[in-house]
Order: sequence, then structure tokens, then C-alpha cells
Amino acid sequence: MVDVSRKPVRPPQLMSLECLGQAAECLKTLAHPHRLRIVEMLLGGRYTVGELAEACGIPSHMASEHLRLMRRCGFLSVEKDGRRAYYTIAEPHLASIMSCIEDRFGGTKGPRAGS
Amino acid sequence: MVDVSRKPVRPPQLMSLECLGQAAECLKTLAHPHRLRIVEMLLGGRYTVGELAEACGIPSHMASEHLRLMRRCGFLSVEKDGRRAYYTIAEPHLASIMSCIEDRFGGTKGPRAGS
DNA sequence: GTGTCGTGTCGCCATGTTCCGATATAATCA
DNA sequence: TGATTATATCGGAACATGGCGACACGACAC
Repeated sequence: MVDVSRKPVRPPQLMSLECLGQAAECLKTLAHPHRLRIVEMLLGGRYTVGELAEACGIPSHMASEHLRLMRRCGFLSVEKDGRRAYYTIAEPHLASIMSCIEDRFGGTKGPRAGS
Repeated sequence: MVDVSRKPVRPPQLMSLECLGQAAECLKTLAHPHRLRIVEMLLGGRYTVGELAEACGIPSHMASEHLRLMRRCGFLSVEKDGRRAYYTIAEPHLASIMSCIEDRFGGTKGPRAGS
């Protein structure tokens, strides 16, 4: 008799590999310290490219590139005003994901993570 | 700087760039369709390298490498039994993060789950 | 003992990502 | 008008990553 008890029923909410590919794409977009900082700030209000760049300590044309990546997968939307571009969160799920991330990494240095 | 009124108070829960770097590192580790599938399965029980490899449609030595990456940042732990290696989830926050991901990507496109 | 199975590791190569300078474009100002 | 500011884009160098074959190693079967 095989030991069925050790093998649970296969979770019925297994996503298709196609969906996992999309999710991986978006996670990869999120997986950058400057982009995480940008999302973190944008969850608290709207900011221009220059403000976000200064908060990350990077030149603004690099912030613009990060913002373009995140716009491309639907995270952000932009609203131009004169020569300024105000960015805002367009994907509401970002709030819950960032909440998970802050829950894990926010308080402590992290038990052990990374290199 | 000048016009303070339009700028919301800076969210007090801004994480340090160091923590964001760790978070980005872990997200990058998670951001791969096969690794997401592995985590998804492992949230439902424990599996061997071969079982996970078959579920992803990859040779087992590649699954072993994915598992090594996820062990390295504390996601998984391994328990050897004879020549088999049973992997399990070691980072409880993975459940909530996967829940966010499934909430965003699970139902939108094809809800067909299975291989 | 030999052979096979399950797992883990190494090196190579193709591909992707990040960073940065240079440049483009449009809006504003002197 | 020309200069400056804010944002966006392009091209390339440096670096990291993924996939894959080859192989090493311990556990088990015979």
C-alpha cells in the first residue's frame, strides 16, 4: 500500500505556466531596489520624475527608464503637466504586495536574506 | 521643496535602501515561472526534486539548481531521505506573497490549471 | 563487487539587465 | 530669439542570469 497520507491532494489553484510567466515578468520588474523605492513613494502620493530620482539618489534619466519599465507592465500611469510628468500607481495590487514585502523586510534587517 | 502643501507627508514606513536591496534580491529569486510553480506546489505539501522537475517540465538537475537558489535566500529547507531530497517551505511569508500573486494573475487569463 | 537512480555541481554559451553618457524633444523663461 | 529645465530615448560596455551538457557522489538493487 502506498503511503497516500504523505502526498496531499494537489492544490486545485495551480496557475498555468502562462500566468506564472506573466507573474514572473512583473516580479522581475519589481525586483530592483530603486523601483521598490519608487513604488513605495508612489503608494503615498504622486511624484515627478525628478523627485523620485532624488529619493533614489540616481540621475533623473535613469529614474525615467525605471518608470518606463513599470508603466510597460501596467504598474504606473503618468499625467503630464507642463514639462513635468506626475506618476501614480495604476495597479492596485501593488499595495498588498508591498505590504507583504514590508512585513517581511521592513522591521528587522531580515533573519538572513541574500548573499 | 518650496510648495509644501501639495506634497503629502512622507510615508513614515519608507524602508532603507539596504532592506529594499534584500527584498529585491528575494523577489528576483522568486521571479521565474518554474520557481513560482515550485513554490506553489510546495505550499501544498512536500515534494522531491524529481516530482518538482516533472511538474515544471524540466530536467531534474535544473530543478535542483532552482531549489538551491531558493534555499540560499531562506525560502526552502530540505530533508534527505535515502537518495531522495524532500523540499518544504521555510519562509512563511511566501504564502501571503503567493496569495497576492494568485489574486492578481490567477483568475485574469486562462483559469485552466494543470499541466 | 557492478550498475542504476536521484541529486547536486561545474563550465560554457547565449541572452538579458543595469548603468551611463550623449542626444532629442517639449515647455518655460530672459 | 536663445537658454534653461524636465523628461525621454538611444547605443554600448560591464555584468548577471538561464539553460544545458557533462560529470561527481551517495544510496540502493542485483
